[in-house]
Amino acid sequence: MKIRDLTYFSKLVSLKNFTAVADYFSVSQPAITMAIKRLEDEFNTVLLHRDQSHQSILLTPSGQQLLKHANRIIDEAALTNLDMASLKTEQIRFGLPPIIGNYFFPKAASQLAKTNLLDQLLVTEAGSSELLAALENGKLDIALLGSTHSLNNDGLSATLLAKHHFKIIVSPRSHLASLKKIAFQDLHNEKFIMQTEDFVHPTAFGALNKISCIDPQIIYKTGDIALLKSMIHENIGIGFLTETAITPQDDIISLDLTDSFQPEFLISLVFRQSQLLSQTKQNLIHQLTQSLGSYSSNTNQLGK
Amino acid sequence: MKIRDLTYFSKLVSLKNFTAVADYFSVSQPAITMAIKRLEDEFNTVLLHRDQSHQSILLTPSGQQLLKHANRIIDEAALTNLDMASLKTEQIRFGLPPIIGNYFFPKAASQLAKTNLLDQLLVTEAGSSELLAALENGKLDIALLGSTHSLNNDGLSATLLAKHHFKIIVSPRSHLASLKKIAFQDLHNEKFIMQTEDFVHPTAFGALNKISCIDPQIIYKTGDIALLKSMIHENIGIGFLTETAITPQDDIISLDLTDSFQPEFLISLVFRQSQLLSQTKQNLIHQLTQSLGSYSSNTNQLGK
DNA sequence: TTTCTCTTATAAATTTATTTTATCACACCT
DNA sequence: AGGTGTGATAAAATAAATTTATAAGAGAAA
Repeated sequence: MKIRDLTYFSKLVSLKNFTAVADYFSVSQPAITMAIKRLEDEFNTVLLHRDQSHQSILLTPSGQQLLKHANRIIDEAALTNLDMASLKTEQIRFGLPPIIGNYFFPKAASQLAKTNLLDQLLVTEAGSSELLAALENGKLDIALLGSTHSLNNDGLSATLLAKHHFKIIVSPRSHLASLKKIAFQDLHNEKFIMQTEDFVHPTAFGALNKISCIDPQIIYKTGDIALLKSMIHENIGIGFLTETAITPQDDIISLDLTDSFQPEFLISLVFRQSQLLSQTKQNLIHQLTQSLGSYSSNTNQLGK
Repeated sequence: MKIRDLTYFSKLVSLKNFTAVADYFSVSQPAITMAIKRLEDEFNTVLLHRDQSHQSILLTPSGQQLLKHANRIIDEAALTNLDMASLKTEQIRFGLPPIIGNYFFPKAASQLAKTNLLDQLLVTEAGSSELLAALENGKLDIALLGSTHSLNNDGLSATLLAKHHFKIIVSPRSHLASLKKIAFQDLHNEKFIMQTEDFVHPTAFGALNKISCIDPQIIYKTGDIALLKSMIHENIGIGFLTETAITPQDDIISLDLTDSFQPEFLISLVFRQSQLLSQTKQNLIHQLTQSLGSYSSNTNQLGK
């Protein structure tokens, strides 16, 4: 079994045309025919039925099975190339979602600057789910991620750094401003300014809606937390925000939720287990865990 | 990158000797030298330092990184071979731990016999953790597994079929025989007949010990549930057993535990996600879920 | 120090594998 | 029937890996 043959096979499944695959890899068409034949001979099976009323290729069960493994092997090979390349640079491709980057990460920044680690970070700002995907496919080395559930993802190592609460934030002029706390279901008539879908907030908010059997109105969605706060400050609506992002300077009122079951905002330090950690990366992880972690011993080693 | 070169490399790391690796694969020694050189050229790096006070080989960071990926690729390739072979037989390699096999699985057997599925099962009897390992490395297709925590294992699909309770079982002649229920910590002076370590019972028992801060005496360990029951019937000691394995014919008394946090005996139907399910396997899974499952909708699709 | 042994590297020859070129065969369409 | 698109085949050419034979280096032993 050759990786090259598997990539030919996999591409053939998606392009459904021997000639097109040959063009794609800049080889001649018989090279593809021969590669498939080699695989069929090796496993002593038929992988696919060709022509077949034409313009499409029909995978046999063997073909479907091989495809699954082929894609896994191809993915692993791609990761290998990325990791081997990444080893040659001292740069650390670091993922940082906006809220964590603005309100949580800075606590560690001065410490990182002292040890010259900050310079080495090549920061990607994006939503946590996008960053998670980037970690998995080798485009990032290390990331801080926000989530509502602990990250049990395949082959990733996730260390929980903090568990923050979601709060209800209102304008000082709001009729709720005098309260310290409130039950979520009492907000069913309120108008919300909500974060966009790349934040975990809509998910947590949706879960609370479901539990409380309410469906409050969302009058505006924004990815800009400063804008969200100022709209709430102007009393255009109320908000749902992790305490992570609430500072005294905001001049908004934050209320605790009294609900017994409520989602939490978990901040984790995450990296792929199949990536070898250079000394620099180990340093970064150590310093971040020290500066930011309240659960330092609580590493969640998942995978094999 | 060739899979063959990776296997040479991986073997070299474990044998630490080029000549030995060559012998192992029945090729000449320069073939190994060349394979390593090809990898080093491809990644433009040094993978290992040879000789080095001799009798050992020193992996560079690049070498360590490549080794991780190499082993993953080699494992995946081995799985591919197994799965492609397994596809040619209608036999289903089925894992069944003793308790589940004796007391839980029979509920589905007549139904399976009707559709001729029972004949196709090639049953392996072993402890759940051993079966789990066999699933992961492709030696089994499908298994029923007992566990105390839900199976969140990489790349496995686990469907919860039943949640059973652990009970305390005592002889009708025991001083506890008149009770309906008991708190675990009240058993600190009792003598237990315990299952061997291939059962989940010692784990669950250990967890209860820890929570209750007691350490009761274990006077005998056995892997034979019938023996365990008869020893308990003879009042030689008391037992800790999932209700799964308790039948009216046993003539023993079973007591509920009153503890608020107590481990549960979960029975799950598990298979590897990278394995293509033949029609027969899909049938088996469907029928087992129907006949045995009380949580039929509660499939835990994990992994990618 | 010299010599022997164990180990890995190198170079040329050989063998094996893969790809290309050229051509064929088949199905579908008009 | 003839044209077009597509995959298969065979022989030739090319590329890649392996073997054979030998060298080079490091320890160990004389």
